[in-house]
Amino acid sequence: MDRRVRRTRELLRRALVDLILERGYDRLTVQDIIDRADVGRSTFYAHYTDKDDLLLSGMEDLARAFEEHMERHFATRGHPNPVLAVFQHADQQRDLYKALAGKRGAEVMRAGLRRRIGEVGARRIHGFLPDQDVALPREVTLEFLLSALLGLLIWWLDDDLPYTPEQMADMYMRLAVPSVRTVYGI
Amino acid sequence: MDRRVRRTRELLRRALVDLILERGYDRLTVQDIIDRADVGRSTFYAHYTDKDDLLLSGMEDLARAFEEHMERHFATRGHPNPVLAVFQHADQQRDLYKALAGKRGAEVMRAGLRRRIGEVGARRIHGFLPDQDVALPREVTLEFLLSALLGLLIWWLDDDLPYTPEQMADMYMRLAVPSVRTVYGI
DNA sequence: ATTGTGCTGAACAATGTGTTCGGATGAGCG
DNA sequence: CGCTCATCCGAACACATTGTTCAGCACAAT
Repeated sequence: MDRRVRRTRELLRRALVDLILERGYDRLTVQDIIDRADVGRSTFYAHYTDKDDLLLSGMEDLARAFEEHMERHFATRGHPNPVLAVFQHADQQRDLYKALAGKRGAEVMRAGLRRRIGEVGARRIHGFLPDQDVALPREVTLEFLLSALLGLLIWWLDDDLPYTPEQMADMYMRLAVPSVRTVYGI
Repeated sequence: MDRRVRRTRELLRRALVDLILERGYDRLTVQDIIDRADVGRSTFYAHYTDKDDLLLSGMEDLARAFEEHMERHFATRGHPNPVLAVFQHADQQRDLYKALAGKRGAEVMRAGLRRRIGEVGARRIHGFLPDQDVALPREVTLEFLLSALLGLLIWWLDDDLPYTPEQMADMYMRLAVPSVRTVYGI
């Protein structure tokens, strides 16, 4: 008797995403969500403790998909580019990304996405940049690059800009690479 | 009979800032705020329609102060640097900035701050960058630079990093300028 | 001293939250 | 097929928060 459980959770998650895109996460009530999903009140609380809990479970799914996508990207490409991979993944799951990370989404989600992308970025950066302290601590550079990436990503999603993931990644690299090269003398 | 009004609003605003720094805006109730400010419930609603309304009024004050600071900066300095001015102003009003724009603050506020700083930035950028379309639309560059600036600013504030405003502005410029020069061939 | 503006605090309806429980349903298994 | 139990339903509940109203108090201004 598991099919019902999965069905219920799926209904709730879809209702949540739809409603976030329509009205924004903050203005939603549990009642709205279960009405849209056509699920009983007590059923909701049997599965999730909170509105936030439901949201978080959605994030976990997205995070898993993200990790898999990154692994595939690194395994497939001769010259992998994590930035491109991020834009491509967001493009594939546009609605989900918009609902969870966009301006109508919740702060927790943006923070979560930032952390995940940041981890990938940190690994890359530490491989590229010299260890010794120069004028610029690597932390600062990382924060700069990460903020710019997430800013561009969310802007691109929310405003439905016509650029392809490849164009976005290319523009980002052009704006990021020369300065970093200059600063670290590479 | 105006002194009482100003006093009440001041009490409420201070209580709000304190409580945001302690618990975060989302977890505050109107009751918390008026208890802390020691102000009657009906008095609160006589001044503000909402918790959000109180927050917005705080933002307007900050915005006014920000505009004044920018004007002073441009009037005083031979070689004005808006980025430096932003970091300096945030340093002067650290608690207010942290409460309104930091991670415990509200999304509305970050958006508002972003817009204001963005306007200043847009004016500068349009003066510097060539008009003709190159590979990179100015919009994209602006978004990149603005996101990076706000990201660094909020990170610096929230984590109480030991860098001075001058150091932050300098590091930002190093990370921003060379790429922009390269892209636009300046 | 009088006046009126602003503050108080209790009481109120309305809305949302999270829990509980008896009963309906249908998936899975023998 | 028929049994059984996990799952779902939905009404009812206590509780918290919101935003309004109003009668009465306090004090600034003149």
